[in-house]
Amino acid sequence: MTDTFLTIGETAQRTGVAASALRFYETRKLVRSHRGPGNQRRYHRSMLRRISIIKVAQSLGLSLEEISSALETLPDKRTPTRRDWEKLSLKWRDQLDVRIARLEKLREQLSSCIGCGCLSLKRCALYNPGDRAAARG
Amino acid sequence: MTDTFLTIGETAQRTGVAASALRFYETRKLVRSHRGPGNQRRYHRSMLRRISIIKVAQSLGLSLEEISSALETLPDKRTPTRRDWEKLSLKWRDQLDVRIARLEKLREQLSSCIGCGCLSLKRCALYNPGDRAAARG
DNA sequence: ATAAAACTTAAAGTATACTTTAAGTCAAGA
DNA sequence: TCTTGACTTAAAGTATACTTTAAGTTTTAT
Repeated sequence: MTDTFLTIGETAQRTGVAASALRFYETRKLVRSHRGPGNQRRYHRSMLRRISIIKVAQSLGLSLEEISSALETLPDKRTPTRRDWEKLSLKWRDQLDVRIARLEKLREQLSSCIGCGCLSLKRCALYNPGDRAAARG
Repeated sequence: MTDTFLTIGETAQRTGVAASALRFYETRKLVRSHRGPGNQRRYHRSMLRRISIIKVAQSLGLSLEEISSALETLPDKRTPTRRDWEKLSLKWRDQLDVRIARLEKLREQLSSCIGCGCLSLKRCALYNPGDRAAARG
């Protein structure tokens, strides 16, 4: 193994992502690998960052499909630059803002629900199906 | 059907929860029903509130198992009172506080990540596996 | 040279939260 | 009375995100 390519085991260890998960991500086109001797996967160093970004995005609450879409905006030919990642981060921060705002609204509603004792279904904002749908997604 | 008992269809319509979901909830002991003519389910009016509470709790991000645990703290013999629901609401609001705080911390980290351009894996808080685990829950 | 560790694949398994299907029973209105 | 719609059950299907298993190959260390 040269300095720029890592085996699946090394990649797993460095990123904290299981080898089985890395193989799974490959089927979903979230990561890519080259093949070395004996058909074994070899990951380019730049994949480490990509994999970490995937985990970050998951912790933001994004599905693999959403993450996949986001990563598709990255350049295909060259290794992504700082600016490339920056664009993703900004977009995700906005999404995080939205999620936080939603939860805060929910908390507010829940607080008023405590006041009403959850005994008046029609009056309580939490029971409103429209609001519930908005809260979930 | 009397005034106090509803069929599964009526219950589904009033709560916005599919009949199939109501049956499923019953297998998970989240709701209970009596049997009417021809072995059909009849839901007591008080179940409407319980079902709505389940949906609210889901929108807070709780799993059915967590919801089930929470609902077990409710009185078994009598219909829950305002105080009973109030206790649940307070507990859930606290959990919501925790989730919001977690997301806010994540947003803060993501912001500083934008600053560093996600190019320094060791320095960036977002890449820290411990932090990531905490962020996910 | 040999044995252990690491790798390969496809397919099945796990968990959550339901929905759909199949085959049949029951209830309510014309 | 008859037909339609609502109901019943158990079992299988769906989606997400993986892990585990099985059977076999390759690499690495001694």
